[in-house]
Amino acid sequence: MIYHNEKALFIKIAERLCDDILSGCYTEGDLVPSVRELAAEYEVNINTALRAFELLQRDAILLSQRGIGMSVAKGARRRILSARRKEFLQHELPEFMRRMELLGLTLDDIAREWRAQDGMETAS
Amino acid sequence: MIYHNEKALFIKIAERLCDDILSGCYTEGDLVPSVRELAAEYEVNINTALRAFELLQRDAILLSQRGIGMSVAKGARRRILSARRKEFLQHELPEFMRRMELLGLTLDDIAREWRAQDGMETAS
DNA sequence: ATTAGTGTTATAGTGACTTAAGACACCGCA
DNA sequence: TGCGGTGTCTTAAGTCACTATAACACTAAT
Repeated sequence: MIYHNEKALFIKIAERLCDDILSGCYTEGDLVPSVRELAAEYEVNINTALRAFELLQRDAILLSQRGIGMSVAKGARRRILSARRKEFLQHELPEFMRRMELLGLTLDDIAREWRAQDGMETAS
Repeated sequence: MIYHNEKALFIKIAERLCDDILSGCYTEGDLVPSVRELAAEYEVNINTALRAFELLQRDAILLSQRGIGMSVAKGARRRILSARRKEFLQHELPEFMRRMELLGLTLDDIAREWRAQDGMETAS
């Protein structure tokens, strides 16, 4: 049943960068790691890292400055947050609930289970 | 931000069949639709439907009977449920919580939001 | 100017997935 | 026996994500 479900690598990298912007790791105007650094960090080809950047350029999350680097665009965080909220509420949440109900679970079960698991992890 | 995220077709079909077994659409011993019927239903090549079946054969969800069809194996439902529960708790739930927290949401927010949306849908 | 760091483009090759069309093996039934 | 329904296998082609190299264009610092 572990039919691995991987998205494309360059998409995962782009989402990871968005995560980092959301969580404040990079703020607007900051330079993100260079294509080559990113490729090394994720153990991936330069072209793959570049494609992640192209994606984020198209969505006006990153600005390309030749010879300098890629910087976080103005309003990037707000735009990511907005898009993520929409995606989350319209797709992820319904799919999550569907799978939950197929397993005969409720949100209360989940909350209980999560508190238990979370306690385990932080206790280690 | 809509970096389409598709899994392989044959995997989606296999998971869909598992959903149908979980929800009681097919019970143990039942014949599932033939390769060609399934291919037609999902508007997909026969080989793609066949690969979905191969996946489910390997996990002992379906039994192949040449000249007859594919039937749901004994214990298939229990096995699916068990694997799904494990996958859900170990991977989907943590990822869901991570994304939720990145958006500054809590499980209570989700529960509230879901009840509202659910009410909208069932009212239509 | 030189150098080292950026982003960018191009070409070629690999592997996974999908489609397409056809052929074969098996079962049940008339 | 023949027919039509099953599952299965083969071959060929095409797309896409990824890798591997290499080269080019620009900027900043020395």
